[in-house]
This record gives sequence, C-alpha cells and structure tokens, in this order.
Amino acid sequence: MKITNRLSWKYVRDEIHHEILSGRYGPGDRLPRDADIADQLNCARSTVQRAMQDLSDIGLVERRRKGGTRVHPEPVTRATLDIPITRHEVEKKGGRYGYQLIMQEEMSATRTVLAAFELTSPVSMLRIEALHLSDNRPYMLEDRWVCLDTVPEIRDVDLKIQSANEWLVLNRPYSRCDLRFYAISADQKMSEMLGAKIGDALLLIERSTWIDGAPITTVKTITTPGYQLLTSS
Amino acid sequence: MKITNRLSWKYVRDEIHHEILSGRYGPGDRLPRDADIADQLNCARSTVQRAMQDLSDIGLVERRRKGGTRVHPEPVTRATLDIPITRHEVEKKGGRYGYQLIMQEEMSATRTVLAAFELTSPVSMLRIEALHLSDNRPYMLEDRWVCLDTVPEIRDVDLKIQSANEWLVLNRPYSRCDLRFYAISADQKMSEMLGAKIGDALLLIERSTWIDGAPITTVKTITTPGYQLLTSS
DNA sequence: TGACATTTTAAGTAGCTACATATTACCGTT
DNA sequence: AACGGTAATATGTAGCTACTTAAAATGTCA
Repeated sequence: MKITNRLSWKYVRDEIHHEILSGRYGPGDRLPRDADIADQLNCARSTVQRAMQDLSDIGLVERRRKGGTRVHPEPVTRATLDIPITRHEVEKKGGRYGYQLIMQEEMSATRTVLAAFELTSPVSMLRIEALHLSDNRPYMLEDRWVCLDTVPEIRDVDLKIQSANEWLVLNRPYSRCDLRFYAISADQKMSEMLGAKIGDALLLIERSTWIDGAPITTVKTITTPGYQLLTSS
Repeated sequence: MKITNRLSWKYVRDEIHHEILSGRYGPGDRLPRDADIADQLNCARSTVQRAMQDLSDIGLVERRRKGGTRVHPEPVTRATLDIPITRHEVEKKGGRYGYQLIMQEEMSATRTVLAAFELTSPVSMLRIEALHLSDNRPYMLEDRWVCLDTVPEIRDVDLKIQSANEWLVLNRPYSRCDLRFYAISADQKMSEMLGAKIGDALLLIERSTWIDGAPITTVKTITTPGYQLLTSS
C-alpha cells in the first residue's frame, strides 16, 4: 500500500486559505510568490497556480502579473445561485407540478422590455403569461416575452402543454444571463392569481437571456408570499 | 512578428460551448472524449481538460470518470452574486456614506437565531441594530447577531464609529456563508427607519457566516423600497 | 526632477508524461 | 438470468519544461 505523498491542489488551496483565515495575512497583504510557496510546500508551481486560481475565482485573493498575489483588499461575499427549471424545483420540494397558460399573444415589445435587452428599435415578440402550480396551488406567476426574431420556433410549441420556461431552457441555451431581484406589493391581479392578499410583499426575479448578443427572452417571475431563495452551496 | 498558433483553453471552451449552443449536442448528449477533442482541435488534452472543467463549473456539462462528458440534462441558471461591504456599495453608486448605530446589547440568542446557525443550545451574542445612509438618507437597515464565543473582540470595537459589517468582513473571514432572499412588508418601525410607507414591499437579505463550523454572525439587511440586487455579470 | 525607454519579475498559458481513480463494460461461473 | 470479479477506459491530478505577457522597477537623458 503506497501512501500518496502527492498534494492535491485543493489541499494547497485550503492551506493558503487557512493562512489567510488565521490572520497571518490580512486584506491587501501580499502573499509569497507561487514558486516560493511551491518550494515551501514541496510541490510544483503548477499546483500552486491551480490553487491560487481557485482562490482568485472565489474573490479571496487578487492576482496580477508581476504584481504578485495579494489578499483582496475589499472582501466581497460571493455567492452562487442555481435557478432550476420550475417543474424540477416544485418536484424537488415534493410537490406535484402543474401548469396553466394564462395568455399568449404576439405583439411589439414595450419600452420596458426593450430596455431590459438594451435595445432601442422595436422588435416583435411573443408575450406569455403562465402560472406554475404545486399540488394544485399557485406557486409562481410568470410574465414572459420571447423574441420572435431569435426564436421563431416558439410559435410551433404548444404552450398549453409545455411551459415556455422548460422549452426554452431545454432548447435554447444562452450565452449571457442577467438577473435582478427585488420586492413588490401584490396588486389586484397578482393576488388573485397567486392566492395572496393585496399588498402582500412578493419576491420578484427578473431574468433576461441572450445568445451571442441576440435577445432570447426576458421573464419576471413572482412567487407566493413567504417564498425564499437560497444559495446553493 | 510571430502569430501565436497556440490555443488558449478559453478558446477551446468557447468552441465547445458554441457546439452545444448550436444545438449539435442537446441536454443529456454525450460529448467526445477529451483526447478526441484535443486531437480534432490539435491541442493537448490538458487544454481540453481545463476548458471542460470550466464548463462543468458553470453547470453546462457534467463530467464523470469513465462515463465521459455530457451536456447537463437538467440545465440550471447559475448566477454569481457579489455582495460588497455596504460602505463600498454606497460610494460606488456615488453616494456619501453615513452610518448610525441604533442599539447594541449583549443577550442570549433567540430560537430563530439559533436555527439560522443550526444550533440547539443557548449562546450568548451581541445584538446590533444599525442604519446605513447614503447622502444622509436611509439606505439599509441591519439587524445583526454576533457570536461572542467566536468573536469576543467585537466587544472592544466602537460600533458607533465603525460598522460591524465592515469590521467583521475585514477582520473575520469566514469559511461558510449562507444567503437567503425574500420579501417583507414594512412594519411601523421599518418604515420610520427607512423612510418608507407602512406596507411597502422590501427586499430582505439574510446572511449567516461560520468559521470552521463555529458561528460568526447572522444578519438581516433591509433596503429601501425599489432596491434591486443584480448579478455581477 | 520628470518623462520615457529598458529590464526584470511573477503570473498565465500550453504541451508533455505519468500515474490515480472511478465507473462502465465484459466475461465467466453458477 | 443473476452474480461477481476483472479488464478497459475516460477523466482527474501532479510534475516538469518552455514560453508569453502584463506590469512594476529601474535606469537614462533632457
């Protein structure tokens, strides 16, 4: 049985992380050069490079050619959010998923929608309103605009059967995605749709996607009162 | 002038990404093995490995030893959020930062707070309420609990001068951070503090941090009506 | 002293080899 | 057909070398 004396780059990463956590290096402090750390830990520079890359990715350190590596002077809390397909989200929570198409209509994009896509000239779009259900109770209301120039095939999809959410995610990968979170008060229509009271505070998630610069879809999803969005890790 | 015919791993990554975006490979489909892609693109397997690692990180593909690489069958929207120190956030938006300590008191953690930390036995904590200002107007209200066992030094910090937010981020790195987003209606107190109307929908961000399993702090931040949280890019 | 060019440095990238490890695939036995 | 052990295989990790590149440090000259 050979005991591996090789170091994984994750070990090296954690070693450096701990050095920082311990207070040995504070915000703005410069760390030794990769080669020296490699020397000290008796591993290759490439291993340290990989470890440092990761620490840089999570925002803990800042690396610059010639400048060396230093602990990030303005630490940020960096979090990763996973937003799944709504059907999967409901089913993962143990609910039975349901879906209702409220309306669908071809029309020209409003100024608000154009703004979300950073466009100025008018574009023809498919506007969709739909309600996602969990165990026959309202779960999420979605107000979606799909760009017909970019995704003409959406016209051939029966949105009474399959949700635009799922069809798009499965068939139209994106290269850019902007997210926006804020709170709104339920108006008359929302409260009816979601079974909430008028004035209830609701979390709104707005998402816009592009493929190579061309707009795909922008959607506002509103969830029932009390809904919480959590980080993945 | 020598033109570099070397491929950057990012180029390889984007190449593969485009193959997926183009529809050549759909959700669940298996991609060629790294070695073959390397062959085809005339680069080293390690370059493909790096590219694939990245695609795996963003959740686009799934990789398994021997199983090969396949396009993620349940695509998720993966977003990265950066939450900066509040002072930096205000200053970046061009506001003049201000800060008021509302109250600070040593007390035992409530059940809610213990639950946030996944604890059961009582812990003594420092409870802090503070208001962050932008150009002398309310910007963010924070309701914080700091674990005195883990961070006894907080007692020596003059929280009337320096915000706990900033002191903690700069002096107490964490190894785990949970985030939670939801919407609430402004009550009497919140509306007074934030200059909002009672019932206004507000975005609440809850954040709890640990260091090697020991709780550091949990904080609820409430921002003024209309506040939006955006993804970094 | 200040502006500008040159050198030096430390990280970034790429390629190669070698070996580790987790699964899948296969085959023989019962 | 069910089971179990073995081989095959694709990705993961580590180390090495070589070269590239951005930027800091230094030196030079007006």
